[in-house]
Amino acid sequence: MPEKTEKPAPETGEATAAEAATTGEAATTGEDRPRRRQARGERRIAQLLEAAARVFATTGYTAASTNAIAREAGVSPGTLYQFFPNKEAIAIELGSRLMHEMRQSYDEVLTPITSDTTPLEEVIAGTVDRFIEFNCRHPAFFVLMHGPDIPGRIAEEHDALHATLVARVETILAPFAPDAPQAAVTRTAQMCVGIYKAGLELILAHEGDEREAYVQELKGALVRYLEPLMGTS
Amino acid sequence: MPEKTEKPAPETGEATAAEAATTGEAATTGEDRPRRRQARGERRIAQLLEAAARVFATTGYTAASTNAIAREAGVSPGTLYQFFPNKEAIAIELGSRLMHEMRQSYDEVLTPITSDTTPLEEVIAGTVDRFIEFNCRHPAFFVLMHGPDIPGRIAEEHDALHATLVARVETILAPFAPDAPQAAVTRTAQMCVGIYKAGLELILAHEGDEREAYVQELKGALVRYLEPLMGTS
DNA sequence: CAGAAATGCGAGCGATCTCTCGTGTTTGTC
DNA sequence: GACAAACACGAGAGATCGCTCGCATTTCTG
Repeated sequence: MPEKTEKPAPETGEATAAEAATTGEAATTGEDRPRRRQARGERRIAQLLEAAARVFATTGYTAASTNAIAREAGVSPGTLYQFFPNKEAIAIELGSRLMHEMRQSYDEVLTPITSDTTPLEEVIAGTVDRFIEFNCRHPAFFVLMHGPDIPGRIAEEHDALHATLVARVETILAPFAPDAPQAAVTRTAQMCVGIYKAGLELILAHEGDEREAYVQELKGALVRYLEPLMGTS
Repeated sequence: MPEKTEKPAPETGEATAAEAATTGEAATTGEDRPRRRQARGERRIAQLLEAAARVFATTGYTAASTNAIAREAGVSPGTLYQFFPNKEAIAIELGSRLMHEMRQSYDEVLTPITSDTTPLEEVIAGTVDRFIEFNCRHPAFFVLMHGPDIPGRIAEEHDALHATLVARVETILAPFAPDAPQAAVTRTAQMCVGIYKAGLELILAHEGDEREAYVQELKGALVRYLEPLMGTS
């Protein structure tokens, strides 16, 4: 009875492909390995990713051993490597899923705002609240995205996310500063993301009322930083 | 002829103790090991620390192997361990020396300002310029202080530095907000340091004119963040 | 039910890294 | 010159980690 502790794992059960990452081939026949029997496997993948998120969040990427992830998930190392070709693929898949989830609650807030002429203060407050809430619920996301010990592939994913983030902020900022050169807008957006990251670090390091106070402090910092753009729209 | 490539190493040649870090004992007879012959040894220590700074700056702490540091310094692994009990001690000593050097050029600017009633804008500009210049000259400092893959001891050193930094900023800010609660001043100081770190990261990632533009952007961000304190002094 | 494929285990291989040890060399002291 | 201590070397011991392999078990298909 190898199935030792079959947790319920009440996950959503999305059909995200977790394999076929290393070789990168198999483009001739679409999918040369149809991969049947995904019920149990999909459950194990979710289980392993949850365990990986916990281990990554507490020890960082490099210090997290694959054996520790397997142990945290309650499976053997061999089982882990049945679903992921290597350690990097675990982080990639986890980061990918988190990014996907974030992009959802992200577009949810940003889309109705960009076209409208909402006051900048509300845009800032809403965006910050959403992002803070997401990062508090998924501490592994911060580690994977802002951790400096990550190998090449994840760094690329992070750069991609960062680029889209800056681009989004740029489009939000652009109408407020129509006569500013493009480079200046980029710098401002980059600073905004940087200030947000700095505030997020402080927020994650505190609890309760103190955390809330830092949220307000971050909002104030962003509002005042963008103050010169306020009166021109 | 074991002395392969005896570099000139035109260092200052300060008398900083680099050993006696792990055990922590030997407090009975002051120094139980007088350690003669410091001419060549002191040179090797400086040589090894320079090499470590280069390796740390390029690969980070955990990814930096002691063999790589020894190779970069042009000595054998055994020689490295003649002067440092372990890898952590190298980072500690390097961080300690950098912190000492920074504290010099730091007090140099801050001391004559705190007692005076210099406008806040100048305080910010002067401090930022000094810190930026220091961090550009010693990229390893940023890696050691803000790297998340560092073991316990260096993290303590970093926390100590961070605490003194925040305390200093608090004392600078306090006269500008005499009727604010202590906790609020602390939060503001913490945010200042965070914003500075975020700006520093952007500045280090750019060159030439773009770098200068980000320096201005950082100064502006700090000035506007502290704007509410301007008129009360 | 029979065969195949997916899933599961865990010992252990190979690579890497930190740190040691035995030995040889340089330098200071008398 | 003689002795000792500091300095230097480099092979490798010891430990860890990513990952594999052979084999057992479960589940799907027909």
